[in-house]
Amino acid sequence: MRIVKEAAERKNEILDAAEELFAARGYEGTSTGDILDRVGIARGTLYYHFRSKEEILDALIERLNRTMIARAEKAAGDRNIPVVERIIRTILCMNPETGGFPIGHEVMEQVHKPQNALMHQKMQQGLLDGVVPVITRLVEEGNAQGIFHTGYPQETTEMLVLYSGIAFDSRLGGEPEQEARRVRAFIHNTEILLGAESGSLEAPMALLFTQVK
Amino acid sequence: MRIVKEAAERKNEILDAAEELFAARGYEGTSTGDILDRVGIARGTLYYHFRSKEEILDALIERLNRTMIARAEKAAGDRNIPVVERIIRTILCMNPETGGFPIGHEVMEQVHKPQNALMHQKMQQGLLDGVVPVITRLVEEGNAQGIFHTGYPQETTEMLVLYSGIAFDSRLGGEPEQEARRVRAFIHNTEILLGAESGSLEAPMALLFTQVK
DNA sequence: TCTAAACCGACAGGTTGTCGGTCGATGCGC
DNA sequence: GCGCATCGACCGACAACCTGTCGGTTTAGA
Repeated sequence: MRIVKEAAERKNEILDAAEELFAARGYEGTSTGDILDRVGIARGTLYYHFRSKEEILDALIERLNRTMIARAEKAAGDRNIPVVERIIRTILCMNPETGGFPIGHEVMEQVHKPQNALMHQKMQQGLLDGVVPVITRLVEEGNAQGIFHTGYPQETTEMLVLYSGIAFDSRLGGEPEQEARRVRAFIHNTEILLGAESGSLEAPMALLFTQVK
Repeated sequence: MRIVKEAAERKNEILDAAEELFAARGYEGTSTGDILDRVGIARGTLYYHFRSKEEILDALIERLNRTMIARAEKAAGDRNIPVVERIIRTILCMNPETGGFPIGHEVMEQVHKPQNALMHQKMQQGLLDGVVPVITRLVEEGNAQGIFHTGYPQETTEMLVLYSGIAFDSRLGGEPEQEARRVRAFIHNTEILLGAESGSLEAPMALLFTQVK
């Protein structure tokens, strides 16, 4: 049977299927045939809409990142909230556990398995490109308000974002003790790097954590 | 023609070939057939020595990491040199450009291309596992000497090592201006995080950079 | 001579991407 | 309202490749 749909709609169907399958079996573990079956289309159709399997991954990650960036920008833009808190909220946005993600956690589960290194790399790059500018602006705002004193806002933000990736990752550290230590170290070092007053991050951070978890 | 060799020797031959090929074409871009041809052995022989293609990659990375860790430990162990300088030297060890690597730069060139995400991930993990403990000890030594004041030696080291990966990477930043900024930010933030005296890292760092480049 | 480690290469099974051809909605002249 | 041309969406057989297996063979050495 043959069903014709608009290109954009079909593309989204394919991405939906890819998202579920990648989440369940990982990128390498999913064949284009699996996607075909789930969407219910033929081989040629898939390659009519996407040039390659990797292009599907790229499109999917872009879609995921778009929603995440939107959240981050919303969190960052609320001018009623103090800057410190906005920074924390924005950083938490990146993390599926603490960010209340609309997308399945399973994707993130998979992302760290060795078979999905490509997925992981692309997502991380997307994070750096997308979230870093948002947070950098906040840091500069804090500088202007005189509550931060950072010589290198962008680079410092890069450092923090990069580390937050492993600090908030329960699938990595091994012992839970180590994980907790990383989070504490992250908060502490963030204060130091931003030149914020000692303890000024700790309190709102602790608050948000309990809210979120 | 049939040539029999000791297992260890053959294994090394295979790793040599894999190293050259991965360096030239990347991991995904190299087929086991390519390795077979280069070593001059048959399919079965390869799989007699290694269980899978990925196991070849693992063994190769372990071999590379071993030599790198050895260099790092040598740099870290020289008790005649002040701690600050040892830390810098050790960090530079990780970087192929600044570390005077025995292995080909080409491997590192490849490592950042999207096709080699797996290779990249495994190498980075090896770095974290291998070098972080070495540097952590140095940081603790600095703490004991009273020239550093770090609350979280290990986690701070993790942060620095992680960021050094992108700071010293000429293939990433795009504009050379940005790259230089990252290096400056790295030095600056290292001082701050370690609680070292302002400027105490800058001087030896600059010195080593000119020595190395 | 016997054994076991090292080696061989055909082969099964699975994967990605291509390509010529088909179908169906849409617009147009009539 | 009705044939008809057009083109985007779709199909599935197929080529090319790639990894890992397995039964069998060779060689070194006890």
